[in-house]
Amino acid sequence: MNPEERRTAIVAATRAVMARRGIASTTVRDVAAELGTSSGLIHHYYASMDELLAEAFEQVAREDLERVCGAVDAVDDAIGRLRTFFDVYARDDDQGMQVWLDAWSEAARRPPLQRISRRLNEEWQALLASIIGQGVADGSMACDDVDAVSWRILSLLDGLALQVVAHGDVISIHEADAWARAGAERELGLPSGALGLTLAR
Amino acid sequence: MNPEERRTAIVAATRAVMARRGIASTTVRDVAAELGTSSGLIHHYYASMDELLAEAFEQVAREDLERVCGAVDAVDDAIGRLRTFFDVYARDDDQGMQVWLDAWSEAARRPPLQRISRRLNEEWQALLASIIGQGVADGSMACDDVDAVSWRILSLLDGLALQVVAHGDVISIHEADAWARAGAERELGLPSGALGLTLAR
DNA sequence: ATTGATATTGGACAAGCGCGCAATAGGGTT
DNA sequence: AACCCTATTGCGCGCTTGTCCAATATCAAT
Repeated sequence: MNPEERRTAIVAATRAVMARRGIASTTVRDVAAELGTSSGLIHHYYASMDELLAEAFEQVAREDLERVCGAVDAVDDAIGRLRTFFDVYARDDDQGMQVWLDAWSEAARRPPLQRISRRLNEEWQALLASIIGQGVADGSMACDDVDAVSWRILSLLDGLALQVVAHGDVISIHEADAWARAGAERELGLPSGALGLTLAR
Repeated sequence: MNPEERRTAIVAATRAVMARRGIASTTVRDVAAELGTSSGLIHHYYASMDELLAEAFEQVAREDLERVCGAVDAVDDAIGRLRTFFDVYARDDDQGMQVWLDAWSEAARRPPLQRISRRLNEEWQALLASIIGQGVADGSMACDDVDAVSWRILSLLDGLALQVVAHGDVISIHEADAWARAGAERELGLPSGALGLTLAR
């Protein structure tokens, strides 16, 4: 198999195992089994397991970000963009968020993972900040500290998603979604319901 | 040594190691070394490592909650209580929060840990809800959904603390604290600065 | 003083981990 | 047909983990 194909196949297998077992308990042997090859092969392409895990996580995280980014870019007005942000973000609360929880937990102990997690989080915040900045500029949103509000909305989303993923049904995905939208409306001086779920709009 | 004393000593040692290395990488041998005894002794008092970790985590988590609870109870008015909540909560962003990150990450895979984590989180939310409920009743706070707002404030705190602990200086503890207070003020219709850090008040 | 219960030791054990390495397989080049 | 490069194998090494167990230390009760 072509080296480049092989590398992408290895990362794909790693992503599959990661989604199933979490970052911390994804082993070389698991990935090899998923791939149907030997464990030695993985080390022929990746010097260390940390490196492989970091690359797989980065791919997952970046895809999610770019998916939301793309959807947001397809809308023009700031409020529509923010609404789209919530629409698309809500999807990955199921399994994808567990990987983020693992990454945050491991970050302080694994520098390569920390760099990626940190950079991606900053990009999420920057995306929010750009939407809000546009809204403030055109007068559709009220906000005197774009940076702080962006971090608050992102942290609110993370914190709510955390409850859903870690604690099962202590709050439902539906509640988390609705509450996050309501919180953002309040932060930006929007009327209640302005960021409500887009339905056949 | 008295069996009861020994058990508490073991849990104390476990808490010390947990704070230093995190839940996931706290080993029997680490605890034994911290305690200055053999590893076999731990299993004479605790059937499994999971059981010990769960008890140690519960103790840490419950102490934090009760510390905040006690400080809040010493104040009468709702706004003072909420301000005290933030004052006391801010303390454990240093090391104690890493343990929470670990617990959330492991919760979905370790039922005993999940039960404890979930129950404690619900109690944190209940504490916030009781403060806000009082504030709404006496007219000092404006809020039409106490439950949702309590979960939002708690999630905001968790999400901001997460950034501090996992990503180092992407945001500072000071910023996280100030932003969380500002977010709560906005949620409850309070004037800016109403929940500002208590200084020689 | 002797006994018995139990706290405590220290190491063995199997399982699982990342990693490295000598051997093999397979296909393109000469 | 001979060759070489490299993808791939399969196993083994060294280490760490939780758990268990026979042996020992300790001390109160008789």
